[in-house]
This record gives sequence, structure tokens and C-alpha cells, in this order.
Amino acid sequence: MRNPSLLGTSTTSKSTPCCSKVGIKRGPWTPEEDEVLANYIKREGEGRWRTLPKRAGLLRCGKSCRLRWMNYLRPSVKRGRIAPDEEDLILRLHRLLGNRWSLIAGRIPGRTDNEIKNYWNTHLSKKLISQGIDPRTHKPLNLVSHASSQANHDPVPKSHPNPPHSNSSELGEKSITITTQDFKPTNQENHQQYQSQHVVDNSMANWYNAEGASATHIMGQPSSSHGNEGDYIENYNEDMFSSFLDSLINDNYLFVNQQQQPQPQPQPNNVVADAASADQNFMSHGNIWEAEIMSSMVPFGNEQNSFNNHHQHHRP
DNA sequence: AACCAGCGCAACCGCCAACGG
DNA sequence: ACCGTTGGCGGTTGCGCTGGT
Repeated sequence: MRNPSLLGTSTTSKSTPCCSKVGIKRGPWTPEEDEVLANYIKREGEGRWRTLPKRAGLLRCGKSCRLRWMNYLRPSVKRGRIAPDEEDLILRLHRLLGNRWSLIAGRIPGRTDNEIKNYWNTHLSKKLISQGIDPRTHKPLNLVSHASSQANHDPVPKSHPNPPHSNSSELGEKSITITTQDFKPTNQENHQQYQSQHVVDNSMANWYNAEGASATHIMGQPSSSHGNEGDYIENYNEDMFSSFLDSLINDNYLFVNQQQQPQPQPQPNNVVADAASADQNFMSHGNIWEAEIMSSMVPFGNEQNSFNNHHQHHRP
């Protein structure tokens, strides 16, 4: 935790842009502050964080209030240890999504992105390393030692931290727009990252097509304004991505695996319940997934071909 | 009992995208 | 089109706890 202080009374000269006002309190929250914040939000609702502290009578910055509410005070926040099935889920999602904690958290009821991030950094990354697995790439360390020196695992370049879908519970009807340009690497180092992300995108498109949508619908039309092959827009909506992730989590969707037999229908909105069985399946299929990912990678500009070639898998 | 090192996690920071005027 | 505000994200920090010596 940070050094508790009142800004303006602290001797540090470091600027704090978010809480730059004199008299703003920092550091751990007291039970009294928690109560004030919780009561206020219950009464007035979330939002308008910048002005909330003043309205609620708290000597905190809005950002701090939001963080405290989101990560600790929200009634939906689950306290306590991460269960084994949750851990499996985190591992699986991280393998797919990289360090996109909010997206991972969105698939694990009651857990916050901060909690998952901490758990990953303190437990899971070490666990994987002890097993000889690179926590960033989920590949054996001896195989990635060279690659990791060239590329960071995060499938999405830093300039695009937000995934196609960021928070399923809050986006509502928003559609997600992704351009392939968004994921194009700026240099050779990022090429592998791009490809990994692209596989997920393609896989989602494949899955969606198997659900009955047309390829042009999901993948969008080629952009005449850009004129570059592959520069089309992909429009995924909230439900599509949510279902896509569910299918991945429940191991009912192996990337473009045309030989995969239909799996039992997963329970909707209950990703944890099926995690234990899914994990067993996942563990046994882990290498297959890896192979499928690699085999489904396509060069830039061939996305549509890949899409058309691999849409035969049917989710049950 | 005292000290120390390592760990866990709450909180902060900087950045970015979305939005509205 | 521009600019300021707001909300949200991932990375990082450092306090306090715990176990070992």
C-alpha cells in the first residue's frame, strides 16, 4: 500500500495529477470512509466519480473512490481465496487473451481485474514458471526463451489495450468494432502478438459463422475507402463475443477443428460450473489447441480465406 | 524475542479511448 | 475539428503480514 498522506501535507514533490488538490487523502481506506462511500453509492448510484467525493463528503479523489468501490465495496465482489476451478479459468483465459485482466475478470463472476492481476502475478506466473512454462506465452520455457526475447506475449499492442469486448456487464448494446489495422504490428517484434490476436479474431468469426451468420455480416465489407486488402471492418457485438468466450471456456470450441464432435450444451452464464470438467478436457487438449492456433494462423490479407475455410465447426 | 526476507494485495500512477460541448 | 472531461485499463509500488532463523 502506498504511504498514507494528505496531499499538500506530504513532503514528496512528486505530482499526482489525479489527486492534485491539497487536502485529498490517500492510502488505505478506513471503515468509516467505506461506509460513507457505500452508503452514498447505494443512495445515488455509481458514476460521476470526479464529483462524487465532494457530494459524498469524502476527502478522496474520484479515481480512488471508483477503485475502492469497484475492487472492494461492490456487493457483487466475491471475497476469499481463488478456487481451483477459477484458477483454471484464469489460466485458460490468460492463454487466450493475455494480460487483459478486465476481460478475464468479466468472465469470472465476483472477481475483479485487480484481484485476478494480483493472483496471476503472485501465484500463477510463478506456478507456470515452476512447471517450465512461460507465463506470457504459455509455451515451454526452453522454446520461448528465444522468442520471448523478441516479443511480448500480450496479443494486443499496448496502444490498443482494450479488447473487442471489455466489460460484458456494462457495455450493453454497444457493438465492437475492430479493424485489422488495429492489430497490425508496428514492427517485427510485434508480429507474433498480432498473429495470436488474429487467431482469436478469426476463431470468433469462424465460430460465429457456424452459428448461422454470413461471413460478410461478421467480417464486414472490404473497405473501399482504404483499398487495402484485409482492411475491412469487423463488427462483433457484445453477445457474440460473450458467447464466443463461453464456448472457449467450456472447451466446446476448438479452434477451427473440423473433426471435433459436438459437445454437450454448456450452461449459459455459468462458466465456472463447467470449469472443472472443461479443465480436464483442456489439459488433454492443450497441445491440440496450440497446434490449432498455429495452424490457423494466416498471413495478412488472407483473413477472409481463412474464415471461409474454417467455419465448419458447429457449436452444439 | 528480535530481526529479516519474501510475499500478498490494496492502492496509486500514467496512459488512453469515449464522449460531449 | 478541436479540446476538456470522464471513466477505465494495465503496470507498478510499498505497507503490513508471516514464516524462518
